[in-house]
Parts: sequence; C-alpha cells; structure tokens
Amino acid sequence: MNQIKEMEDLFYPKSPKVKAMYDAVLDMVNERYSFSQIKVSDITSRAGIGKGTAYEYFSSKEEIVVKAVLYNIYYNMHRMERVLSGEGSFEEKFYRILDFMEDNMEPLRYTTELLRGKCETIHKKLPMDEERFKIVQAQVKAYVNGVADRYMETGMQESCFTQSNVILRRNTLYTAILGYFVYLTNDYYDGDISREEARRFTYQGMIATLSK
Amino acid sequence: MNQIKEMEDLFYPKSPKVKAMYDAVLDMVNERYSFSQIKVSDITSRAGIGKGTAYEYFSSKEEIVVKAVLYNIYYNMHRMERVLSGEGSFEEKFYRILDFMEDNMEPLRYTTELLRGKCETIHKKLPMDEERFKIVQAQVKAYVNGVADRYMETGMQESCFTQSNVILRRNTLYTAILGYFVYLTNDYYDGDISREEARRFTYQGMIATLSK
Amino acid sequence: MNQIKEMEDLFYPKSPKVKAMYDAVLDMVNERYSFSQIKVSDITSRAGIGKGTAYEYFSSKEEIVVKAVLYNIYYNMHRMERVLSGEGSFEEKFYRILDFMEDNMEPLRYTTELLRGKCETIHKKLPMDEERFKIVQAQVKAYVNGVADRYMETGMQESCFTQSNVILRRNTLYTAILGYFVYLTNDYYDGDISREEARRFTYQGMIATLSK
Amino acid sequence: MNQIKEMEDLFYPKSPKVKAMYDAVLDMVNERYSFSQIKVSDITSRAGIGKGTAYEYFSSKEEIVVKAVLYNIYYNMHRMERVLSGEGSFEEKFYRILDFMEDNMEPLRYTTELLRGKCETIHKKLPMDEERFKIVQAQVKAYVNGVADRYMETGMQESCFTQSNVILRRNTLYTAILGYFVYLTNDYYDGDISREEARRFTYQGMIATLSK
DNA sequence: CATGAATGAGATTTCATTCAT
DNA sequence: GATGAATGAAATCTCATTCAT
Repeated sequence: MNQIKEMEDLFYPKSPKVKAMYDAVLDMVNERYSFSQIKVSDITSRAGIGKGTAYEYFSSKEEIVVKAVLYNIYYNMHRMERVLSGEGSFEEKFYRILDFMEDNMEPLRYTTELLRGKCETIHKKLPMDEERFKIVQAQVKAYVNGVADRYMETGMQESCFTQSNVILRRNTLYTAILGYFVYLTNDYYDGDISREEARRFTYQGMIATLSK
Repeated sequence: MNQIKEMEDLFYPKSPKVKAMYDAVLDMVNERYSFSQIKVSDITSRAGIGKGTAYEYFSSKEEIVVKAVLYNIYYNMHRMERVLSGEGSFEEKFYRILDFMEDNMEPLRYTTELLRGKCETIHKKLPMDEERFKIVQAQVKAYVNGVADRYMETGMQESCFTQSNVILRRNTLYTAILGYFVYLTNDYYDGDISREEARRFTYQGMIATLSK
Repeated sequence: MNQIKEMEDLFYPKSPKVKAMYDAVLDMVNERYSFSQIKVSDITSRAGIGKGTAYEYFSSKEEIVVKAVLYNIYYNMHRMERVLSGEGSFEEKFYRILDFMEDNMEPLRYTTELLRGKCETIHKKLPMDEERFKIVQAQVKAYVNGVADRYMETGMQESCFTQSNVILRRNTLYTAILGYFVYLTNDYYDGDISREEARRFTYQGMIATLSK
Repeated sequence: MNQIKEMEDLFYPKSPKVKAMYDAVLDMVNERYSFSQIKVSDITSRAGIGKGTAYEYFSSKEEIVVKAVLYNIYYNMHRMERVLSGEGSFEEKFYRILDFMEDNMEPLRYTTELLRGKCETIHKKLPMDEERFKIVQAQVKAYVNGVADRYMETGMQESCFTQSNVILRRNTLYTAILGYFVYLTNDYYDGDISREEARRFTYQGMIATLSK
C-alpha cells in the first residue's frame, strides 16, 4: 500500500511543465513513434518549453520517456479502479475495461515493449539503478494484478463463472483483452464482424473458458 | 498463389552473405535489440562480412531488417504449414503451434511492432514505395490467415467445436496463442501453474469459446 | 601607491556575499578544479546564495573567478608583507615564505596559469578591456616584485650574500621557491629527503647562487 | 625497459591522421588554448579531416588530448636523450637542454597542469582506468628521471660539482630549468638581463648549489 | 536586492552511408 | 564483388545568463 504511495510520489507530476512533457510523450506514443524516433526537441517543442528545460526535471531522454509511460499506467489504472469499484454488473464493467483499453492501446503496447526490450542502454541512463527499477516494475505489476483480481472476484460473486484459481482467472481476463485487440487490429473494421459482436464474443469466450 | 511466388523471389536469400545477415539480424532480435539498437556494423560483423558489403545487397539498414523479419516469417510459416498438413490430431497440432510460437516469440513480437510503428522514417528508406509495401504486408497476412483457416477447418472436421464463422475461429486461435504468451511472460514459471497446465487450459479455453 | 589603492578598491569585497563567492572559488581552486570545471552554480551553492545573485555583483563567470584569484593574491601578499617587515632573520623569514607558499600553492599555480592562458575568451567577458586588464596585471606584478625586492635587500644588509643586481636577486628568490615546489610535488614525501632537508638545501642553494 | 616499449606502442601514431591530430592539439597548446578551449571540431579541421574521423581513432576528446601530450613528451625526451648521450661538455649540454625547454615550454606546462588537475572528469572518459593511467604516468616520470640522472652523472664525472645525492642533483637540475623559465616569462626581454646572461647565471647557480 | 526556473547556443558523440582501393 | 576508412548530419546534453516574481 505504501509502495503505491511511493509510486505516487515518484510519478505524480510536480510541475505543469512536467505534465506537458508527459502529455507530449504520450501523444507521440499514440502516433506510434518508437523510442528512438522520439526526439527531446520534439518533446519540448510540443510541450511548449525550451529544450534545456527538460534537463531541469530529468537527467536523460530515457528518464523522461520511462516516467511518462509509467505515469500513464498509474494514472489510468487509478481511473479504471474507480470505475470497477463503482456501480454496474460484471459484464457491463468488462465492456468498460474494453473501452478503456481501446483508448489506451498504444501506450499499453509501448509500455510493454519498452519494459521488455534490451534495457542495458536504457538502464545506464536512468537515475535509478536496475535493482530499483525492477522494484518499481514489480510494484506496477502487483498493482495491476490486484485490480484485476478484485474485479474477477466480483464476477465469481455474481456467479458469472466457476473457476476459483486466481491466476487462471486473471490470465483469462488478460487473454480476453488481448483477444479483443486482435479484432481491433484485424477484422472487425472490414465489415465481417461488428465491434459489438467482437465484444460480446470476447466476453462469452472468457466466461466459457472459466466455467465448469 | 503467384503472390506467394513473388514473396519467395523477394525473400529467398540469393547469396550466403544475405542469409548470414538475416541470421545476424534475427539473433539480435532474439536478444531483444530494438530497431535502433541494431547497428549495421553489428549485423556485418556477426555475419562475418565487411560493412560496405551490406550495401551491395541492400540499399539501407531499414531494408535489411524488414526483409530479415519478413524472411523469417515466411520461412517459419512454411515449416509450420508442413507440420499442420501432416499427421496428428487437432489438439496435438495445437501444441505443435505453441511449441513453434515459443521458439519464435521474439521475432514475432518484433515483426508485429516493426510493422505497426510510425513508418514514415522506415518507408522513406525502403526501395519499395508505401503502396508496394502494403501489398507485401497484405500478402503475408493473407498467407498466415490461410494457414490458420485450413488448420481450424480440420478442427471442425474432427468435431472439436461447432463455430462455423471463419473469422471468429481464426481470431479465437490467435487469441489462444496470445493467451499462452500471457503465461509465458507472467506466471507459469513462478510455480503456480505448470507449463503443461497452461497449455491444456489454453486449449480448452479455445474449444469452449468455439463450442455451442 | 595609488595604483595599489585602486586594486584595493577593485578587489576588497564590498559585501559578505562577494566574500563568500571568493572563498567558494578559492576552495575549488584548492581542490584542483580547472576554470571550466568551476560552475557558477557550484560557486553560488557553496557560497550559500542564489544563482542569480552572482550577476548582481559580477557580469560574468570570468569576472568572478579572475577577481577571486586576484583578491587572493592581494590579500595574501598583504599578510606576507607584514611578516617580512616584522622581526626575524633573513633565513627565518625565508622559511616563513615557504610556509606561506605551501599553504597557497594551488591558488598561486592557478593564478599563473589563468593569467597566462589564451585569454581572448576570457577578456571578451571581462568588464575591463584588455588594456585595462594588462594594467591591473602589471600592478599586481609590480607589487609582488616590490615585496620581494625589499625582502632581498634585508638579506644583503644582513650580509647573507653579495649579489647586488636587483633582478638577479629577485629571480633567484623566485627560483628557490619554485625549487621547493619541486620537492613538494616530487620526492620529499617518498622518504629520501625530509621536508626540513629540502628547505635547508633550498635556502643554501639560493645563498650559494647569490654569493661571489 | 619494456615499460618504455609499451609506451612506444601506446603513443607512436599508427596513422598519419592520428599524427595530424596530435600536431593540431600541440599547436593549440602552444597557442595557449586550455583543455576546455580546445574543441574537437578545431582539432579535426586543423588536421584536415572530418569530425567523425576523430572518433574512429579515439573514444573521447579527453583521450585525444591526453595522448597527444604524452606522445609529445615521449617524442621529445627521445630526441633529448640522443643529444645528451652525444658529444659535448656538461655545460654545453645544459644549454641544449634550455634550448629544448624553450621550444617546448607550452606543452610541458600544459602536461604538468593536465596531469595535476582534478581528474575525475577526465578519467571517466579515458579508455584506460585510473590505475592504468597512474602506471603510465609513473613510467613517464621514471623515464624522465632516468634521463636526468644519467646526465647529472656525467657532470659529476667531469668534476663540475661534488654533490653525490642523486635526488638532490636531479631536483637541482629541475629547479635550474624552472629558474630559466622565470627569466623567460619575466625579465630577460625587458633589457635588464640578456638571454645569454640569464643562461650563464642559471648554470652557475646550479653548479654553486651542488658544490662543496 | 535576491532568487531560481527557464532558456538556447554550442559542445560532444553516434552511426548510416559512401567510395577509393 | 568486397572492403573498411572516412564522413557529416543529426542527436543528446551542459551551463552561463536572463528575468519575472
């Protein structure tokens, strides 16, 4: 719990300029710029600040981009958590998750890739050492898993499915979300399958997988 | 069919030096080097040739890397196709697919990311124009989809499931594969879920999703 | 004499903040920071003041550093002058000079190097023009030479040596001091020659050089 | 002896471009450029090569400059050694040493300053670690001392002086050379003392210091 | 007066690409 | 064909200086 508190301290933007830089990075991520295609000068000009200013708040491009995407995850998971702990059925909330994923597809992909890539180059330039970075990564993951687990628990309580193994339930949720991405990036738009059909089919697949 | 023929001409390495360069690129991809982390000098030194030689066969780094990964897909899909048209039950073959995916996880991820990224920079440096490139991309996709569709058809014939919509079947296969990736990259190794359990659970989820 | 008065006006720190900045610079010089390694932000943070404040009193980094070292020379030569015009034999005073040099070795070296370096860059940033700067330099030199000459005159009066040429006497004094530096930076500490031996040998060398 | 061999390997320029870069650095040193005033672009343009070429041979500006000055010392000490082991009296050779010093005053000063400065910044950028660098430094020093000691031994043999302590003799030589620098940088040119007088006086001071 | 956030000119460094051999 | 030394455009990063508060 105070781990999350630490993340909050780490990533909550202290200044509007930092926020503007995070937004600039995330815009570029949404426009599918890769890490090396994102130039510091692009970030600062989009953020409407001078190039040198970036280095008042961060010590390298690597730090800017990594913190921007971690901030994004943290910020959005927070919003999602509120939605999931609010009103609505298990199924309705599943579609809210898909909405959310649709809005954040690119940063999520990007984060995954960034966190998985050959990191030597990146780690060397981060202010935190590799050990510290792994802890942060683990915290993010634990946080996300916690949100997913609590959500799946409500599905169980609503008798939507019967599977009681927490890990299988969680991974099945992740798989269903990825499955929806498959529609998004492939066929739903070419008319064969409507967006609604894809969503319902995805939901039912998850339920079927977790039942009996 | 002559589309495939064309790909074959395009990607089948004409010279052992080209093959060595493709292998070098794919090794680096497996070691999680990102596109910008792959240096031309690394490729040529790993391939055991001079740096200038790369430009005898390709006109840019972009061309080398893109062709290497497309070659990889083409080559492996070919092998997979033979497996899938050979002996064995639908379920057995599913596990062969997972084997294959496990062996080729990195290049597959990489290819996906590379083909999805902001391509202006890359396209500008490819010898084919964007139009031409999209055709190649579409051919690859159509080829892969064809293999998947024929495989799923055999599952229908063996009465493993009842779903008759080709697109839903295909995407459910892709989803199941991605779902197995979720285990690979997350939990199966930390002891909660064994590799075998993860595979069986994945298979059954796919069958459940496609039944009734 | 009114030249010295002018130096006094120029370098006697008007405000405790200026004094703190001079001290900060001199500390860094003693720690062997080169001119470009001394950052304005280091000076001000060591002096315990804000960065902008430096520019209330000086118009460039160059001016701060140059005035700090000139101030240092002026201040210390003043102290030395009092010692040399006080009680004690010529030989005793020589050892006091060596004491003093030992304490101020780094700033003295630094000043020498700074005043000798390619000065275009530095001059362009000084509030005084090159002409004016040369005058100040000449004043410093004349002042130092005056102190040395008066001291050597007492050696003559005490019949320590016979050389009557003022310039030869003065330069021999400087040479002896440099010679002691040779011991300080080389051998005296490695056990072969003790600090006391080095000092006595240096003194006797000077006397021998100036006799008959 | 094979230590010297190692230095030779390390500093003898392998390519004319490297030699041209060394010359460019040494020219700038002679023009009194400080380390930070020497820009890589100046070095390469003076050497008549492209900026990137510098990084084919060296991995940082620090390495270029440090190797240039070490090369210079090594090269010149070599020449000097030949002179000192050739024909001529002890006194004649002393004036040859002064000639040599006059020609190489700037690089010698510079080297001294460079090797004495706060080196953190510089060491971090050298390809050799601090340990290795200290060994090279020690080799240079041992080499120079060896040349000096052999020369002073001949003075003893020619009965120019009586002092038998090797370290005192060596340091007295160094002091005499520095003493001549005092004339060079101060008074000899303003007409009071001729260049010849300064040299003779310096020689006699050294002999007097080392006699009886 | 005092401050420190903001700036951008200018430095170092990288690496895809060329081309003489 | 094959090579790798040479290149320079373009990137990251530093830090003296300004100026609104």
